[in-house]
Amino acid sequence: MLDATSSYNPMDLRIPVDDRTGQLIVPETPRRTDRRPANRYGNRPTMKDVAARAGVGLKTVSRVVNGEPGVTPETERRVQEAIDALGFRRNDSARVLRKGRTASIGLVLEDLADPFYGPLSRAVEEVARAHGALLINGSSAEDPDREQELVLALCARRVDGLVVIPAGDDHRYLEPELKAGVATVFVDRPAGRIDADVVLSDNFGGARDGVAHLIAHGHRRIGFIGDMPRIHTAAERLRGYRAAMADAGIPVADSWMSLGITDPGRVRRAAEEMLSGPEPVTAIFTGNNRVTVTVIRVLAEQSRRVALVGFDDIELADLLQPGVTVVAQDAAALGRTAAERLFAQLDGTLIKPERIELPTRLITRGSGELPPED
Amino acid sequence: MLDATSSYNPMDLRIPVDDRTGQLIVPETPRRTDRRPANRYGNRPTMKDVAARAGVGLKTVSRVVNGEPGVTPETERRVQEAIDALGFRRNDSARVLRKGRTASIGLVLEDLADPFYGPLSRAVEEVARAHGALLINGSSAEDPDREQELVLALCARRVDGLVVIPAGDDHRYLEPELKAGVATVFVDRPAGRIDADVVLSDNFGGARDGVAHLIAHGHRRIGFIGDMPRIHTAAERLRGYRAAMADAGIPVADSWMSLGITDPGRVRRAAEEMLSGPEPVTAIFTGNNRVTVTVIRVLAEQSRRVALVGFDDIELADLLQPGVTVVAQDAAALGRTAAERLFAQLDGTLIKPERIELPTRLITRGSGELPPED
DNA sequence: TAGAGCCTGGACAACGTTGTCAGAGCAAGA
DNA sequence: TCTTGCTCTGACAACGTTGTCCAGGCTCTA
Repeated sequence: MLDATSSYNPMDLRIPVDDRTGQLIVPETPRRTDRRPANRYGNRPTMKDVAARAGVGLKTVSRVVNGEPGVTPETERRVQEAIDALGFRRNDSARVLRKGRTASIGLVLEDLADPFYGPLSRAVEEVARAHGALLINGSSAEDPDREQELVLALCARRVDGLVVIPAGDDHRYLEPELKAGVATVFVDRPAGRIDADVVLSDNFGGARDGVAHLIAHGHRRIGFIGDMPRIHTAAERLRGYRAAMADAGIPVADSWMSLGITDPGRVRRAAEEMLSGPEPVTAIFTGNNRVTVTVIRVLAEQSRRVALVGFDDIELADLLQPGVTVVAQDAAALGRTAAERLFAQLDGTLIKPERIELPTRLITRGSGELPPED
Repeated sequence: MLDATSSYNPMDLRIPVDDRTGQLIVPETPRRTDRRPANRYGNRPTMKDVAARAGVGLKTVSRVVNGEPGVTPETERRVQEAIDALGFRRNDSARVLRKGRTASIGLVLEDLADPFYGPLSRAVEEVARAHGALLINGSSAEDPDREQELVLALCARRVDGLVVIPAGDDHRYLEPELKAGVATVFVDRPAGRIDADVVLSDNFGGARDGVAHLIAHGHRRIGFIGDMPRIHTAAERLRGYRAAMADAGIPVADSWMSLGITDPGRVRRAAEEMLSGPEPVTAIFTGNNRVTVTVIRVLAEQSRRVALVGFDDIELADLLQPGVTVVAQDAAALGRTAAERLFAQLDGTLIKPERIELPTRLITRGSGELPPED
């Protein structure tokens, strides 16, 4: 069974004896058709090796390893001894192949380095851990192709379930997977063109409340800087902005809105533009944490005070001067809810896909309560 | 391995139903020795199914799926058609079993939600991706037992390699794995009692330079608040603090140092203590990002100005009043270096374990340049 | 037209594990 | 003594894939 071409391998020094008859095994060579895959990293002992060493059958080892009943203490001891001596570790790949489930779930998000996704990912991990599953994750970098590539790679690994923060807007490629029973929950943004569970923050309501807060403090010329509207959250937050303005009867000038990728350069230019000109904005609502950080920098350079409310909380927001008022979403709750729903699907207690919306929370710290200043 | 707390038990699913007939399984089957693992989520097509549908042999499907040569375009078309029609996706578990490599690596860190580990994790992921591998990660929550449990679970999955930010200080449990060829790199802290690759920041030098910076600005009574000294980084930073003080000929009072878990409550008390009393410190050196954040809060409440240098950079540190001077380590570089070393091990180009130390960088922003104020 | 060589396709074993089932050993009861 | 029933153990097939090897058909050359 072990490749005779390998160099010194302690595990290979067993005397070639037929363990039933006790006879030496004759070099009959019954037509070797296969070669062990070259393994320059050394071979690991298998249950068969353990069984041989302990002088028991293969299945008995399996029983001991899995804590199944029906093994005498004495036999168990012998097997355990062999396991320890050989450093045996069960090969879960083979186990998975046999059992059909992998006890692992996949998480596809945008960027693990983004402070918003860290706690989300951790929350998913904790739930997975409570259910005995491991977490495989990958970053899509906001690229739909990469998202698909990742998701399909995870499916090829036969993860039991998927938590996806989608980058793309067409997820029909997941249809065979769903049909095959891969539990799937989308988070933060809904799936595109398929019917699937989704857990969201109340982006619309949060943004509307945040903007209404500014309006309540006397602002009328309020800017909005957000992400590309093809991203669901960005579109919803923009909708919230528009709704708040409409509710207050304030017509919105096009020059007050900036939508696009949220790299610092563009955001900075956008902020500076809406702060200059004949009718500059007196307040800005920012569409996500990265935008907020950039705008804080821009505002710090301005001579006059400009009010600010940001979507997403940011660390140290309370220590800035003024403190940054934000619409906070609970990233951990998003992750936890999604993961719990995933395992509910796997338990079979869930039938119909649902859309769950978590509330946001307005945290006032000063920047959103500044009065308009012309 | 891991314990399950709910009815979803990934490894123990069975429904006594014959999946071909849909009938409950009755113990009358004479010849059937095995039962297909119950799969209430429907069965996925296999290469065999694809082969049957395309009217070709099994291996031909394998060839098409893997882009191997030796298939006529016409045959390939037929196979591809069947694949699409059935929604076939290769089962990588089986592939792994056969090939011996999993194309996945494990990352065990302390807490994915910590802003320090996000970029590190992302960097590891990028390198893994470049090598065609997926990343499985888990958080140890600074618990040695949980670290071991995670590492062994990853080994059972037969990850090709491990990147570990150790929580414990005895890693002899990894010896069989190392011997079996699991590539392993430790990051941020060295392994305990085994010889393994490790990538570190220059914690000692960074802390020494940071404290020397405070000394250069006239401080003599300098406090140090750090993590438990059993954590290598904490011990090294403390050593750096002591070295800088010793170099300047300043004797260190015990009351200036506080070491222990870095929860906000303890840190706050520690800071307040060293700021009161007959001989209060005029400057504080903080041992990690979480400590720094808490201390910033405490200092904001003080009437006098206290200088501060923190280990680890923090977001928005430049926007606070004053800006926070920090000793920055490059988390992404740590992750990248470790991952690259891991794949070098897998390539077989690496023989001997090494210790790599990355430099830190002092970033002056104001808080570290405040003069002493009594 | 035969022979050599290439191209394509398929049969088969093997990877390491677990489910099934049957057999061995043994004690208690008829 | 012979069942009967129970406990413990091991042989065997199967999970879905890939490596090896062989067969058959084809082309090309002599």
